[in-house]
Amino acid sequence: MMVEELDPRKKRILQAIIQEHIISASPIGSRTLAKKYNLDVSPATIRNEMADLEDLGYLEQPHTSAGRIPSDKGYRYYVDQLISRKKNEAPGVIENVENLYQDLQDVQDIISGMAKMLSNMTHYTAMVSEPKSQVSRLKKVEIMQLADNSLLLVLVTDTGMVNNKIINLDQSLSTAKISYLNKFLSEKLENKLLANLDTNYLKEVEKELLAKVDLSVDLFKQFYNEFEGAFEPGGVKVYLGGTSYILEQPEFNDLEKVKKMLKLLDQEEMLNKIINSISGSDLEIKIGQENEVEDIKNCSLVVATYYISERAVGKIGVIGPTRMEYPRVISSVDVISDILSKLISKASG
Amino acid sequence: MMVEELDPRKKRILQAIIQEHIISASPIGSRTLAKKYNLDVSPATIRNEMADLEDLGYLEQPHTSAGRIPSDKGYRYYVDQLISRKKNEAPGVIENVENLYQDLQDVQDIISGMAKMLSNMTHYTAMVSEPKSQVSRLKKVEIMQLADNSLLLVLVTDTGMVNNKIINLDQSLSTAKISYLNKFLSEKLENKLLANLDTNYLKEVEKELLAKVDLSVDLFKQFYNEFEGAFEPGGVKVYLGGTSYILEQPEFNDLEKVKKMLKLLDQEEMLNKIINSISGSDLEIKIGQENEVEDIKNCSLVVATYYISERAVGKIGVIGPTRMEYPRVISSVDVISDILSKLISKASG
DNA sequence: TGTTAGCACTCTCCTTAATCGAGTGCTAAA
DNA sequence: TTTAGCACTCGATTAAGGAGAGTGCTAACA
Repeated sequence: MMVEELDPRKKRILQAIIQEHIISASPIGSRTLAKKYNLDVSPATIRNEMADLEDLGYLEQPHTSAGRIPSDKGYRYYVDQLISRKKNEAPGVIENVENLYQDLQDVQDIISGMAKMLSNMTHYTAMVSEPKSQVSRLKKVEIMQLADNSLLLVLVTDTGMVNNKIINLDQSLSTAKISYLNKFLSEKLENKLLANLDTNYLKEVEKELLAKVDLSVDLFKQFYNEFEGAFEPGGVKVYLGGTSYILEQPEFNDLEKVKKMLKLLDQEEMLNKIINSISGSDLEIKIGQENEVEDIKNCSLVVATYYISERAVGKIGVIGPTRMEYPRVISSVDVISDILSKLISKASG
Repeated sequence: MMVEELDPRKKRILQAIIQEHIISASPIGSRTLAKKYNLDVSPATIRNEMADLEDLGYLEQPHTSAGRIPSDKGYRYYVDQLISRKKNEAPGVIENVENLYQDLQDVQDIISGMAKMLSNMTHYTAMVSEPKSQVSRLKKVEIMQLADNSLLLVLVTDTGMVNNKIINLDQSLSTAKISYLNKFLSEKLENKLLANLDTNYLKEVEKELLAKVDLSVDLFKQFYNEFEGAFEPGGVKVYLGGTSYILEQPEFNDLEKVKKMLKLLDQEEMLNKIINSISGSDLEIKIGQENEVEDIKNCSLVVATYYISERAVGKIGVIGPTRMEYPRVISSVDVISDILSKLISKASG
């Protein structure tokens, strides 16, 4: 899609229409525009310009005798050319939020807390993906005995994610065996990239282990299952915040649309698809049709990447109608993703 | 509220009205009733009976010239007197579900699986509370070292719930100290009722510990926090399934009502209040006004208790409009709560 | 040549009125 | 005690008639 250079007056008019539409959620006419914004020209002139902007694809007309609304292309131009992406939220916000959450040390808690925070700030639905397992290393693996024939397997990654699973056995293991197992597994698995701990590697480890000590095969099968979950590329959990905010948007006045949207947000795979369709850039905006997922082609996404010690690990963002308060949302997402990176880096030590 | 004995014809008519209303979701008139059900009397007679039933409080009239709808009292009579609470679902269901889920060994997975299952069966929103910590014992407490100054605290209850928390310290602990700590904590805390592990007791343990070994006070403060969460009576997590089913109910055709309901289900405390307001009986039904929580006085709850090895630990149930398919829902809740008890007892071994 | 005033025209939204139909309560007869 | 008949009620649906906001076009103007 070509991006023409617009003359200054067209720019001003486009910007005014978009800002007005973001507030009012309805088509904007030439008279309203002339009255509210000091454009120093008459409504008739504005009408001519609006017709031009429509021809260029920046505006749309719901029906002949209505005002104009921005098209996806219009929003794109607005976001790229007409607003400044300044990071400076009201000063103090950063410190406040950081203080508020600084005693959270559980990565999962931090993530869901930030999802809530972001949705509260923006009044749109927030989504945060868990740290990707692909790029994380297994920091700790430990088995502990719960009862005669039940064990607890604990896995901790260097991104701070903790997984645990109860394993029931058909035989009981001696304390000695367990501590041997722990030592063995530590050696073989810890500090390895999760991506490398695939079935092949695990099979090898199993072979080696069984050669050294007499154990039920069952145990290892259960290991597989637990690891598999961490492998699936689309299997990362996505945290939501403020789901009900979408109900406040006038574009979801229709019950059918609400239904569709809520069903969408219920499906974890969908969320994964949505958030993973965002490329690796620092702060990415997808407007309407630009989205790959069919069902959100009338929505916009503002998504940032967050980091653990400079390593890109997850995404945090906001989903709302294309008529979104981009400047405010962008700066909120920016700020919160920074805070998330900071908190999560600290927590995963 | 008095429960009169109704004559057989009134019973039949009340039952017919309720059944018809459950299907159609709209007021039922005398003509419809006479046509669809073989009541062997004319509409006029039915009208007289309906007027009587309204006087007795079993029916209501939305406006003068409409049919009748059941009142809360009417539903109550229906549930108590007019339907049989038989447990026998289509045979085979139990086995199927059990097989489907039998390899789940994680208690949290089982719970959320059963919530989904129940909501799929009933097409209403399902809610399941986690096993109460009050009645559970701490089965295992263990600290493991993740890095120089970060530890992982793992708590496992005999109800199979696993909690973990990362603890960051300002000092590093030697391996010897950690293993001493583990032994000490095991002795002092394991096999105790969680309800008894209150601040007082923990303070004592702390004193004793500090007398024996030189440790940062900080560590124990973090312990408190983790335990506190398990203490709060209202702090049990509630799992939901099929939230979007409420959108399919015609009584939630109004966007405002949907909004209210979804906001309600977003608040964990509310869910706790709702599910905890149900007394300890085996299978309890709350109809409309019978509910204590204001915002669901137009809803009905069907809630059963589930058990771990014969010990009542949690609730599982369904929330929907008062116009609910009680017979089907009751038998579903009954069956699923049994299965949940069985699975969870096995998993927490 | 770009800008503006004026005007006829269009299309949605809101209100009002009219009609339809399901259902009731009452009366009187069987 | 039951039933047929009938006038009446009230919500829901449809139709019609502005009101209002906005446009595009033409012609005049700086």
